[in-house]
Formats: sequence, C-alpha cells, structure tokens
Amino acid sequence: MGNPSMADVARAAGVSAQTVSRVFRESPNVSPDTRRRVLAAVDELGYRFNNAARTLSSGRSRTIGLVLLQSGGYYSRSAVTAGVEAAAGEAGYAVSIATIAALDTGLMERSLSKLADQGVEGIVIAVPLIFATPRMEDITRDIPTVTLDGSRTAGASVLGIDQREAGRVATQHLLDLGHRQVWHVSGPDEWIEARQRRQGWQDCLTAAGIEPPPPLEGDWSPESGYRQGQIVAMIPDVTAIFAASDEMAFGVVRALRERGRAVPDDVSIVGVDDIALAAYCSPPLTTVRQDFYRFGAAAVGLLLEGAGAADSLVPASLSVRDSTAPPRGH
Amino acid sequence: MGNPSMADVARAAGVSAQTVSRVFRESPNVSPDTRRRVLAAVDELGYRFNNAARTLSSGRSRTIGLVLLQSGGYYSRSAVTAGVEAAAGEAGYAVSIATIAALDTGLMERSLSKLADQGVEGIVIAVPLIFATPRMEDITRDIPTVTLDGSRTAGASVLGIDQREAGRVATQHLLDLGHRQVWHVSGPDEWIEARQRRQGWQDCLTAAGIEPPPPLEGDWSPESGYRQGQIVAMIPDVTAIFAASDEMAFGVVRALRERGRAVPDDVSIVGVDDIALAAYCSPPLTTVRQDFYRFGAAAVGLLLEGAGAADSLVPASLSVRDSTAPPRGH
DNA sequence: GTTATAGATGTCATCGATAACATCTATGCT
DNA sequence: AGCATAGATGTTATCGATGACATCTATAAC
Repeated sequence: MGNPSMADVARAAGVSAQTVSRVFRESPNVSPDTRRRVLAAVDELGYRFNNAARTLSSGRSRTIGLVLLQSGGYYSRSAVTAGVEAAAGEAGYAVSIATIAALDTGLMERSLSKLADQGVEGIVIAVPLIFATPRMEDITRDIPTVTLDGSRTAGASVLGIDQREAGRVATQHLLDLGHRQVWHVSGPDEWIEARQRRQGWQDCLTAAGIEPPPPLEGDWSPESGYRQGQIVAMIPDVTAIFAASDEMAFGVVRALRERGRAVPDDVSIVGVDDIALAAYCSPPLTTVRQDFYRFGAAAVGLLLEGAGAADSLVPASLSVRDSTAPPRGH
Repeated sequence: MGNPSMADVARAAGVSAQTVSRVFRESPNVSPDTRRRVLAAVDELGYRFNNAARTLSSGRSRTIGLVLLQSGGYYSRSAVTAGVEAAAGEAGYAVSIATIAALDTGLMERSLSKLADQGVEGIVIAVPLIFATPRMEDITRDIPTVTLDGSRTAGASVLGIDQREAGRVATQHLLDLGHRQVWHVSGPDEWIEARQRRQGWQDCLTAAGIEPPPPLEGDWSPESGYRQGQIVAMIPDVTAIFAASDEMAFGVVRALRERGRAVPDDVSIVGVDDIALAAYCSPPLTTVRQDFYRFGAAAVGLLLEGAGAADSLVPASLSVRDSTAPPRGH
C-alpha cells in the first residue's frame, strides 16, 4: 500500500536496500550498471525519498532553521533571508522557518525549541537578540547557531555586519559636504543594527569635534520617519539628517517638505539600505548600501563549515543621489 | 551519550514510553499526577522531542512546504508569506521553504520534489505556475496543494485572489475622475496576477466603450516602470495610467516628471499594493490594496482543513491619495 | 600461482516515537 | 455481590534509511 520504500526499490532492481541507499548518497562504490538499474526501478515505482527516516537513522536532518521577525517591514532582513535560502539550498540543505511575532524572549525560546525539535543542524537567528536566556543557551549549546548581530549568546557564532560603518559613512558624507551638524533618526533601540548605526554616527561626529544632538527614535517605518521629521522640522538650523533606513528617510522628507523645508536645498538627508525605490522616489535618495544577501549566505557558510566565528565585515558603499547637497551659502 | 529519548524519560518518571508519548500528544487519558511526573523528568533530563521519529512512525510531519520566488522584489508575495507562516505556526505546523531562482519548470519540479521528500503534509505554491508538468502533477497528486493563482494543476486546490477586481477598481476610479482613456503598465506576462490585473483594466475600459491601448509590460521593478514611463511620456494626450504595482508606478512618475509632465496635474497614476512608502513618497500614491496576509493564512486553512477548493475572493479597496485628479480643463 | 587490496554488494541491528492491542484498576449500576 | 465500563497504563511491532560489519569478486603485486 503506502509509498514504496527503499526495500521495494531494492527488490525491483534485484539488489539490497543498502545498495539503493548508496546510490542515493552517491557513494563511489556502486557499479554504473547497478546504479542504472536502481534508478530505473526508482522511476518505475515512483519512489520518493523519506527524509524523516534518514534523519532518524543518521542523525542528520540536512535542515537549517531560520528565525525571523514576522513583520516583514524591515528591508535588510528580507535580503538576508534570500541569501540564507540560496546558500542553504545550494548545499543541499532545507530551510525551516520560525517567525516570531514580536521581540519577546518567550516567543524566541519557543521558536528555538520548535526548530530544535525538528532536528535542525544549524540555526540562523535573523532577529535582534539583545540578551539570551538560559533556556536559549541550553538549546544553542547543542546546535551551531549564528546570530546576525553583535549580540552574544554563549556558544553562538556571531556574524556581524559592522553597521557602525554604515553610520560613519553616511555621516562623514554629510560633513564632507560642509554641514556643521548632523541629526539622526534611528531605528528602535532593541535592534542592534539601530544601535550600531547610531554609534557610527556618534563616533563620526565626535571625531570631528562635534557634539551629537539627541537622536530621534523611529521604528523603521515611513510613518515613524514622518513623525520624527515633523519634530526636526521645528528645530531651526537643521541642515543635515542621517536616517537609519530609506523608508524612514522618505518619511522625514515628506514631513520637512510639508513644513516648507526643501530637500536637499534646505536639508540634506541620507538613508540606509538602498531599496529599489530609493533611486526613483523624489528626490532620489542618497543612501548607504550593504550586501545583505551575501551576508545571509555567509551565515550559512559559517554554520555548515563550522569555521570559527569570523566576524565578517561587509563593506558599506555610499550611493550618492540628489537628497544631499552642501548647506546653503557654502 | 546522545540525547535522552522518551524511553529515558519514561524510566526516570517510572512510567512507560507510551505514557510519555501520551503526555506530549495531550491525550486526555493521563492522570494529572503522572503528567506532572513526566514533565518533571523531561525538564530534569533536558529531553527534546524528536520530530523525525514522530514523522516516521506516524506518517505525519506537521510541516507544510512553501514555494517562493527567490527575488523578493514582488511585494504581495512577501505579505502572503507572512500570512502562511503565521497561520501554519498557529496550527502547530512548521514551514519549510523552497525558493526557486527563476520561473523555470525544472526548478519548480526540483523544489516540489525536495518538499515531498521532507514529507510535507501540504504545499503552498506562491509563484505563478503557468502550466504544470506531469512530474509536478505526480507530486501534487499525493500532497494537498494550494496554488495562489488562477492556474490549474490537476488536483491542486486553487485559491485565487481575483486580481481582475484590482484592475477594474483602479481603472474605474480614473474613468470616474473624467479621464477618457487609461494606459496600463503591466507586470510580466508569466505572472497570473499581471494578466488578471490587465484583464480587469481591459474589461473596465471595454465596458465603458473605450478601446484599450496596447499595454506596456514591466517586471514589477521601479526601473521597469521608469523605462515604460519614458515611452508613455512621448505619447501625447496620455492623461491617466494604471500601473500594476506601486514600485512601477513610482518609476513611471519619475519618467513623466523628467519629461515635464506633472503628476497628477497632467497625468494621473494609480498603483497596486499600497506599500508602506506609497503614502510617503511624492506624490502620495493612489493605489489599490488587498489583504494578502489574510490570503496567505486562508491558503493554509484550505490546506489543513482539506475544505473544497473555495476560490476565495479578497476584496480590493482603493486608497485615494494625491497621484490622481480630474484631467486638465475638466 | 598466491597473496594483498580495493571495489561491489549484502546482513542485521538500530535510530525514537507511535499505532494497535492488551491489561489492569476504580467506579457505578442492577 | 457481580458485572459492565471508562480511564489509566503497559507491550510489542513497526515506520524507512543507515552505520557497522561481513562477504565476495576482480585485479595488482610479488
């Protein structure tokens, strides 16, 4: 009845089940003729490999887990995801996803548990994980884990894009144009990316002998950028703003314009992400781009090769467009 | 050595493995006291459930597969994905993803195979699947499958958002404003969504006694919208355009403006998706919104309940903003 | 001509949970 | 008291592939 098993294939091909197994695992020690016969039988019976059985007997599931935040709003995460999937697929691994609805420790623990139950051989955590609970560490102790953050989980490799670099590059660009002060609309404080970008901005200003103004915190969304933009617009003398994401940047632009501040004539703005629309909205946005796709792929590489936790630094490149200019009268 | 198994837990709790199993499956026939003892043992031993073993012995993997297109560019798909994940998670199902790099029959077959090997109990196909090959049908014959398309696979349920409605709503809005003709920048022809939206546009025009102009085909990206926009900008008398996605719409806007055509004063534009940026870019875009998240969730519901292939129609609502206006001198 | 040796193949126990079936209490009812 | 019945628990075989080990050729080396 049920689906044919290796034993059935073996019978049909006149060999042992073990040989069929060898054919599937591409063991070198199978004669071409036998292989052909086996494959023919597979085809004829419509045999389908049973991954659960392999996992059980071999202890290897050939699956990696990916922890995501449910709200898809945040751009770079989805690029990371694509990279993870691609790299995993290429290495013959399946990807099982666990999304968490919010940044909550309990939800995180549950997601990790679920993945562990599935026997994943590695976990990529693509949400900001500020602190790890003992239970999380219990799980990640047994499973190679990469967190795409600067955060530390005991035993978890950490692959960090140095987001400070992004903040530094953006801020320096504005300073180079002649601006004397740069304001910052940051991402939510729970996000390491947000904190790092803010740090980069701060460092850059400090290095230039400028006292950083208080940062304004958004939530990555255009709406939040708009709200913070309304505040900035009420402050005189603001000529340059670094927004931690393109979406927020456009929100800021809108708020400024509504208050009669032109971009880039009155105020220059730099974003981060280089989303597809950055070049096509108005004004085309100057923004910092980083290769998150490759980053995701790197995470998988780190996982599967078990290489040491090399904190890889993905370079940040600036796409200069029309949202930045020298300050008036410069 | 290895991880503790149910047998180990059973020994520690002084019960049989079967009872431990019952505790996990929340069988009603376990005394509260026994349950407590078992859970205590689980905790003490750090026992972790082995999903592969369950799958093998019960034949149920509690996993569903999701087929995606690798390029994350297309908005509504990611919303669908979120819906699928959420609904599956709620029902206690894991989600395994298989991404395909391009719309290619071979890649599709391989992805389906991979999911089938994993023993998924259902498959959600979230890429346009124009035609099904015999091999695909072989696979989907045994596994409940929902395609989020109008496409037909023998035996696969089809959950269709009626995208024609989106096209109709957008076009009608423009006609209502007084425009005498509406041009269309469509998505790629391989995408059912693209074809349906185009159909809706066509139908609407025809119903109004207007002969539809030739549609211009984009690829959902802002770039493609820009290219097609450049062409439209060279045609005199164009006063209204319906773009099949918001990103393309903004590309069109840019091209028009560069050629001195103001939006909405000279040309009105409607998009589809209502992406977060739609309200914050310039001009705020009039667009058609559909609840793709719910759509994804519905797909999972259909899969798990095995209900008949109810072609559910998600209503399309129009968000009127500033990219549309009556034609000049109206 | 023999002995090494690698290659091709087979046998059998095993991974861990579960389905199916068997027992063994309590409790209620006549 | 005697029996039916539901609830709680234990036993055993089983899912399908694989690891470890055994066997059996050919060919190479001496």
